[in-house]
Amino acid sequence: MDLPKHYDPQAVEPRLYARWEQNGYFHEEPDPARPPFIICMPPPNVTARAHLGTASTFTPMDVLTRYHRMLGENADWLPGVDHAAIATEAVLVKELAREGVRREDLGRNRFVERAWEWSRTYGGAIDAQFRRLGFGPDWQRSRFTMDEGLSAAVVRVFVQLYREGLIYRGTRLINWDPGSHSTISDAELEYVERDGQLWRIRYPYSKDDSSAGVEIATTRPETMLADVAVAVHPKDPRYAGLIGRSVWLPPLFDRAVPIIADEAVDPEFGTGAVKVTPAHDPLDYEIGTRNTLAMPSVIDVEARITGADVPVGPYVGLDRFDARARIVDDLRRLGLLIAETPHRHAVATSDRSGDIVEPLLSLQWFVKAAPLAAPALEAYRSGRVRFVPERYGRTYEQWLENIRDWNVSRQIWWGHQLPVWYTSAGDEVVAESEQEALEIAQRTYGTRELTRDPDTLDTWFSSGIWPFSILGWPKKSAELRCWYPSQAMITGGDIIFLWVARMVMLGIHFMGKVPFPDVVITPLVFDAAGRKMSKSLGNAIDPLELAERYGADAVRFSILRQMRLESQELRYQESRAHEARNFNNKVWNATRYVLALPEGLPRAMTLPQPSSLTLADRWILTRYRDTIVRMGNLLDEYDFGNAAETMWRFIWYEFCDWYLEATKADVNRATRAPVLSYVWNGAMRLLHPIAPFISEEVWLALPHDGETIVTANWPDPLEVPTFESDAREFAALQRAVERIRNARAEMGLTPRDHVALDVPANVPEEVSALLVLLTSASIERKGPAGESIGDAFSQIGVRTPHGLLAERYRKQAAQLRSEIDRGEKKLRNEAFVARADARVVAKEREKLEGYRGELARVEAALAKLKESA
RNA sequence: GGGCGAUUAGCUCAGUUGGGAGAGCGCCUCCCUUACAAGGAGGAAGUCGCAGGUUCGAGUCCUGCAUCGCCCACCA
Repeated sequence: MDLPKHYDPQAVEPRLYARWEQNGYFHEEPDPARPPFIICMPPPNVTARAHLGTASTFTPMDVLTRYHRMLGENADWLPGVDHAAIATEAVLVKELAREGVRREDLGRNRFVERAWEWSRTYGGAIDAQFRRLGFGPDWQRSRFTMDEGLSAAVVRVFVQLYREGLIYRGTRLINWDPGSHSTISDAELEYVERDGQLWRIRYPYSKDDSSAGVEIATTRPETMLADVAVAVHPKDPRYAGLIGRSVWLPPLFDRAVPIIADEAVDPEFGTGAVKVTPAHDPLDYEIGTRNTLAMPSVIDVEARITGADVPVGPYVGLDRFDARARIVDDLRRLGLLIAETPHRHAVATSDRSGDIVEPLLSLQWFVKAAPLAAPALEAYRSGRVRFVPERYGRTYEQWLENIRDWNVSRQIWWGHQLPVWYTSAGDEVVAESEQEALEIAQRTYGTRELTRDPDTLDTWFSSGIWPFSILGWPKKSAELRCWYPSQAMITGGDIIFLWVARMVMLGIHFMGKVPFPDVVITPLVFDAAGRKMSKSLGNAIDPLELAERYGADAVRFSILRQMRLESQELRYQESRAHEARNFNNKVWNATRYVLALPEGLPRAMTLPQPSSLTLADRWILTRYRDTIVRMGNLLDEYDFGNAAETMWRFIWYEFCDWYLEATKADVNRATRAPVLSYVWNGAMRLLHPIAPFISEEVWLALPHDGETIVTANWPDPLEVPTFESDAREFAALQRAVERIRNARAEMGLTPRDHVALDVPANVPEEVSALLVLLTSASIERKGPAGESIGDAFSQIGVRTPHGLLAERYRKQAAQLRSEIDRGEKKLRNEAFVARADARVVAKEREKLEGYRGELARVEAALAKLKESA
């Protein structure tokens, strides 16, 4: 076999992936005879491209699916794509703008057609990227949130919730995103700290005398036009006498508003008096509702001043920010602007468009959240849904406790149109089809004149039913029976509210069961300097570029290796991929060594009789079995970082550095081929979920069973013989080797310069042979026998020139004396001896004895050295 | 304002139930030894953020503080 010296992932990865997919290794059919292992892929936006954060969230899903498939479970990773209503619409509107066309010019039908076309053309981009990274979801089952089946499920859910009274239409204060020209839900708000102004403004008692009045503080003077009251705290002594009086509303002075008392006012902030604008502020809306105040609007959907409800004078038609500037100027001129101070505050912005969100009163559709939230809370509190890391559960809990009704109607065209029709009289008809709507309208209202609601549903409405809609719900499919609920949900912490909580709520409501028992939250990706990775910062790393340079296995391995179970961040830099590439090369070259053994590898994977196994064989088998057990535990706990690290250490530092070297000794030659073949084959299977490509390439080159490692069996620890005491002996040998190498280096000898070793007589021949190999030393003389083998190991010594040796002994003696000193001090401490665990004390005594013995030996050696000098 | 996380070697991080401070990278020295220089061997390097407390004993438990970060929240 003639393999190149360097592993070339580019030559291997695409070839293997194509084979996997063609042979359908990722595909599964529901099989009630085996335990299911299902992961529903969080559907990436149709507009999305993979970045490092995507890679860090999706790689664990691939790892788990591959692991459970190898365990023989009915494992399937269900992929899909989200239509991403607002994001896609924004892309299209922009594209149209370049052609000089507005959405309205095109018309709804043609616009939606174009969105479909766009989705088909560009929507597959991330799938190709996933393939490049080695992800193996069941592509044959890929779904799109807008496809026929899912759309039908969405309609069914909407209609059922409506009929249960859990969806209603009403005028409420909603978040208006002027950028996307639509409402957005509370969960899509992002509060961004910005520098603004806080203006203190006097509302005079009399329209003719501006010198006396109540001073209020505001950051948004443009909303003054819609003020309906001034509110103070009921217990605020400054205003006690003023409650019930009224003040005139500047700058137009066309009406007076009352001074009212409300608990919500913070007397500490500003002047302790607040203007109340129910139509344009969430807190004011509450105050307005409590006090049954009028709710005029002065800002429209274009974020311009409108005079539809109240007079707005010269400000009509102005943009909200222009109006703000004009009003401030006018107040200043009127002498009513008392103060203007810089003020940093959190401004609600749309996390989609980035525009400042405008609270507006609007007639919209809402999901009644409380009845759905209660069971979702209970599911968490009873442990039927748990979070990893645990602390994210509290985030989920707090949100559900304070949940508000969910505004689900959007004023965009790309998405699921509401299954809602209106009669000319304004009666609403909710039905699964136009046909059904007409029948209901005829029956209930005696009309067949219906207009359909133009709004579409929030994207997260369809994502919320993802765990069962993709299984064919509402049809009673085999998939639904076998694969709901899934076994784990893996996603980013940023969508616990937007998505996870809603899946739990809707899953319980429609399926009667939580959609998944475990929610694994993956970390955010930062650069090495601790800055969030983002395009705008210019520190983003493209995982696909990394894959081109270092291979997909290296990308995956390096990401996983940086993951820490409890950490909310993952720091990454390109050098990590470089290291992982080196690791893969190590794997490759170890394979070259194994395949090039002159005696060849046995065809069958059977081990020699235990009695014929050498010390090194027994050690690596023992370590191999420990590694299998550990890997299983770590993957079961979602501890991907330690799992990756465990494979790294086992393969590089145990298998390659020690076992492989040991097989070069003559004493190991009889058994090495079967043991190498056995362990290396198993190691590749353990490695496969993490580095699917190289493990497959190597596994196929070794003696193996089956046509692919993808469906090979996960190693069974119970089938691996272990030899605990031999393993300990080998570990003692390792320490001896390290000691000798160290001594040699200190003497300034190169590996070619042979050193002479004093080896006690009772050190077995086999061990001596290993020693010689691992240290390129020769055994010149056998010293006196040690009491035990372990003792004998510690007595193996290097023959060294006098001066160097004396120096070394002195150093050693000094170190030992300090250890002895520490131990003695501890044992002189009566409290320690009396109160500490007896085993700890005994261990301490033992250590002290050991040190004393060693010191005696060293001192004797030193004395002898002096004598002979 | 509230909640949560982090702080250990120059960098990124381990340190399971309290009992002699660890790894990788980087750095320095030596070695192209017939799997691998994308490699091997060795080495230097830390007041475990600060201050208290509990304990025979604290990187580990408790309290406070500092710095960085994440999430939530109606200070207009």
